[in-house]
Amino acid sequence: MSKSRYQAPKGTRDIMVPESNRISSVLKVFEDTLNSGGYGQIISPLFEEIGVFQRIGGSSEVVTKEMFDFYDKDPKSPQHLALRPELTASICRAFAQHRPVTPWKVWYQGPQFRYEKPQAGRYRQFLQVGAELLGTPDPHADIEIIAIASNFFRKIGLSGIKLLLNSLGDANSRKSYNKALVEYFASNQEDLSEQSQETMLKNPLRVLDSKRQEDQGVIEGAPLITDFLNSDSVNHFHIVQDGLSLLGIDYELTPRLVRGLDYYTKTTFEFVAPNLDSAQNAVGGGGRYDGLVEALGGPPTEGIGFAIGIERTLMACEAENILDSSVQSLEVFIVDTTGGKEALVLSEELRQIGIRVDRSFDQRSMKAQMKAADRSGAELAIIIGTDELNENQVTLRDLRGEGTQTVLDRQSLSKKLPKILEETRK
RNA sequence: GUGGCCGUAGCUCAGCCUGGUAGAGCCCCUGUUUGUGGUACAGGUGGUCGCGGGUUCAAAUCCCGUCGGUCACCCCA
Repeated sequence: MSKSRYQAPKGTRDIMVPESNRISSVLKVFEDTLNSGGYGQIISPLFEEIGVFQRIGGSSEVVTKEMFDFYDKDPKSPQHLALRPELTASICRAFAQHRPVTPWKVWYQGPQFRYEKPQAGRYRQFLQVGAELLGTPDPHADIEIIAIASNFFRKIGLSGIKLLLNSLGDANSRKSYNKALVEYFASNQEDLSEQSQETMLKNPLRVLDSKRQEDQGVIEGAPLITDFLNSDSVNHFHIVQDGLSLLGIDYELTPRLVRGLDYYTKTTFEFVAPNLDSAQNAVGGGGRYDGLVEALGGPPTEGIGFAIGIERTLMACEAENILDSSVQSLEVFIVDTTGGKEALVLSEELRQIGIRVDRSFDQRSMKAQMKAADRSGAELAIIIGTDELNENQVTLRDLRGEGTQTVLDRQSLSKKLPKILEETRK
């Protein structure tokens, strides 16, 4: 395509009609699910001081390379800002700033930005929904968060989503595990890929995440976090597992599940869509981040939450063939061959009483208008030609069935139309 | 950031290997139908072949660059 000089920036796109409808309906389901759990919506800024995001971890590429950042125009002390690459950090910043009463339960929805090379299910601007529960160490919070996320998937009709579960332990458990991992990887360094050797220095946990063939042998023999959890962490993890079983939520223990952001502690989880054959089959994920609020200058506060990628969720829906395009279709299409004034007045009259109606412009021929009426998906065509205009009448034509026509008094149309529409649906 | 493939009408694509100044289907518009859609038939609109440069008498076709898309790695939702 050549003629248009401008196009949507790399990794962004215009989401149009069938898909935009699907997105709104998915968002609606999410909103309902979260409201039913006592979570309130938070709408935070699309950008923050860059430091807010840098707190989430220096070994994460999301923070080191993938941020869209810029300076504002203040000539004296321009602020270094960044488009949000994720929302948990913003939420924790908001918590630290406002100190709400705990437990603080919020949900959010909106675009995030990551400067990455686009790929299937990966965009530079993408939509996430999520929820955070701040201010309690109670493992029941972990369970609730996971349950709510799986509720969401169930409600939109996805049945193949798998829940992967792990515990990274608290800071202490993690420290000793880290040590063991470093030792192990160091002694097997020559069998690791070059990349992984680098990763090892920055964040040994992340090496477990490598998909490189050459790393797999080493990874398989690596020590497991499970063996390094202290009693508090083990306890916490057991309660979470018991609770999930109690609620009938299936999960798969994945001791090597490591999430991308550095701030996670204890419970971590990921929702994957196995029937997505793309490399991006993680549709959502989350975990506990007990030190994050404090790192952002707030009081020591526990937190747990999840985020779900909408684009990937929709891809999963497509793979499961449950794409729902339940858009409210038009009820009436007005065909006016007398110049368009009637269509103008009548469409306004009907819209005011809540009927979904469209019309043609440009004074097109009756045939063309009928064609447009047909394609509009409307149930009824209201035809106004010179005959009707003179007689003060309108002709109703059924567009779904045989095309039966009835003539009606123009004056009584608004009153009778709702009932007539009801009849035609039978 | 690294690598593979791709970029021709609004959409899906053929043509490119073996250079000779553009094609199909769908969509859209008009007509067959002197007020009436959904089927059928006939006709029509629409493209500086992503952009820039090079080779050549001649480039959609070959070469280089660039932008965009896509897939994998990396990373992540």
